[in-house]
Amino acid sequence: MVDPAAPKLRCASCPIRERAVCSTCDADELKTLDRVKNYRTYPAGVEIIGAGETAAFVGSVVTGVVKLTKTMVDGRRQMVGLLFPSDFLGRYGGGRADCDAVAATDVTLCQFERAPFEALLASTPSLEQRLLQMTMDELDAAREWLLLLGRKTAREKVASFLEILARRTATNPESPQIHVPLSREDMADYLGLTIETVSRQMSALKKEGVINVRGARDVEIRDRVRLIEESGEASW
Amino acid sequence: MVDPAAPKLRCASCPIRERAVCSTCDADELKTLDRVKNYRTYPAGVEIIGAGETAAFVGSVVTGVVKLTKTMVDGRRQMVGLLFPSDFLGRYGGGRADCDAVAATDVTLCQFERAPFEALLASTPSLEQRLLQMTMDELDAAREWLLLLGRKTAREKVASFLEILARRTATNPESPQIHVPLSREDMADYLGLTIETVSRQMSALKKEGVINVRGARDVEIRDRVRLIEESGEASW
DNA sequence: CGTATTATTGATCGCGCTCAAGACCTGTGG
DNA sequence: CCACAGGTCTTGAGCGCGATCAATAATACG
Repeated sequence: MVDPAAPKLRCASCPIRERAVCSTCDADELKTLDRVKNYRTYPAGVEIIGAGETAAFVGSVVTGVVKLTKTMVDGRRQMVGLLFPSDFLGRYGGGRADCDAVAATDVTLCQFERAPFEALLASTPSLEQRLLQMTMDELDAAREWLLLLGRKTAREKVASFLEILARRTATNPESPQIHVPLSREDMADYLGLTIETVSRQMSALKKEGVINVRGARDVEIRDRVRLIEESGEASW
Repeated sequence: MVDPAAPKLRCASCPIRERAVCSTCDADELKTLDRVKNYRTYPAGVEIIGAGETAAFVGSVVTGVVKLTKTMVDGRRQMVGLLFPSDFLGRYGGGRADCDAVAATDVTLCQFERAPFEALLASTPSLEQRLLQMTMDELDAAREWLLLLGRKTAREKVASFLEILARRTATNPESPQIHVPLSREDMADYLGLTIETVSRQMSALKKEGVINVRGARDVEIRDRVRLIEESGEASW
C-alpha cells in the first residue's frame, strides 16, 4: 500500500525548509523534530488518510500534490483542500479527520508522529505561531473558494483555477507554462462542476486564444490579463 | 455610526466566558486583557470592518450575529463567514481584512486593540492554542460549506442551513424552535442561491410538514429526522 | 499493437435564475 | 381607525446555464 520510508533528508537541505511549518524552528527545535520525523512516499491515487480515521501522524508535503475531498452518501464528491509542497497535512487538534486525503500525484511527505509533534507544539511558541499563520492562510483561501463555488459561472471557475495554479506553480511570470497536477475529474471536483463542463470551458478558452493546451495537463497561458478578467476577480 | 462604548462587563460574569478565545486564560491574563478590552455595540446592518481596511481591533462576539461577505465587481455577493456569540472576529495575522464584516443583527463585541492583543498572544501560549483551535474549527466549518455550495441542491442547501441553525442555537432538542437571525437575502448569500429560490424551498418544506413558518424568521422544526435526510449529510 | 482509461464533443433535459406581479408586514401621520 | 408608503417576502411564467446521456477521440499502458 505504501512505500517504505524514503531516506531522511537533513532539514538544512530540505526543499521546503523556508516555507513549511518548521520554517521558524531553530537548530535545537529541528533536532527534536528530527527524532520524530519520517519521510514517506505515496504513489498517485493512494489514500493517505481516510475520513473518520484518526491519523497516527501529521506532516508537511515535500513534493507532489494532496487533495482533500468530502463525499456524500450518493457519491457526489467535492474537493475541499488542495495541498502543495510546504503545506501542512493533518487534523492537528487530535480529532479525527473529516475528509479523505488522497495523493493526486506521486507524493513525498515529511511525517511527524502525532503525539510527540503535539508535545513539541505545546512547548514551542514559534512552531505554534507558524501553524496558526498557515491555518489562517488556508481559511482565507477557503473563503475565496466559497465565493468561487457560490457565485461564479463555469467559465469564471475554470479561469480562476488556472490563475490560481499560475500564481502557485508557474515559472515565467508572463505567458507562463503550467502543468495541471489534476485530472479533469479532480478539476471538476475542485470547481463543483462536471468533467464535461470543465472540458468545454477549456476548449472555449483555447479557441479564444486565452490559453493553449497540449495533452490535457500542460497549459500555456497566452493572455494572462484576459485570463484574470475571465476569472471575475473579487472587487476589493 | 457606532454607539458609544457599553459598560465593561467583568470577565467573570461574561456570558461567553466559557467558550470565547479567552476561555483558557487565567486570572492574571484576564487582567492584562481587561486593560485593552472595550465593549461596543453595533446596530443591525452597520459595517464593522470593511474589506481592504486594516482593523484597529480584533474581538469576540458577545451577543448577536456578524456576517462576513465578499462582493464581486458586478455586485454578486457571497457570505463566507457567520459569527455567533463566542466566535472570534478579526484577521489576526496583522494583514488587511479580505471581506466585509457586517452586523446581521444588533451586535455587542468585546474588542481588543490589535497591537496589545498580538503582544499578549505572542507571550501567552494558552491563548494562542485556543485561537489555533478556534481557527481550525472555522476551517472545518468552511470545508463543510464548500461541499454545500459545490454539490448540494437548493432543497438540500436550505435544509442544511436550518439544521446548522438548530444545532447552534436551538433550545429544545426535539421539535426545536429556531429564530433565523438573517433576512432571506442573507440566507441566499449564505447558500449561493437567489432569494426567490430560498423562499420557494422554505414554502415546500412547510407544505410537506417538515417545518412550520411564522413570520419568515421564526421556524419550528416539526420533523428533525426528515430535515436531516433532506440536508443530504456527508457519508462519513 | 490492442485494450483500458481519460478527455472531448454533441444533443437534450431540468434546476435554479430572471423578470414580474402580488401579498404581507411595519411604521407614520391624518 | 384607515390610508399610504417602503420594505420584505412569496408566488408565477419562461428561459438559459450547466447537468445528463451518449458517442467519439485521444492518451496511457502492457
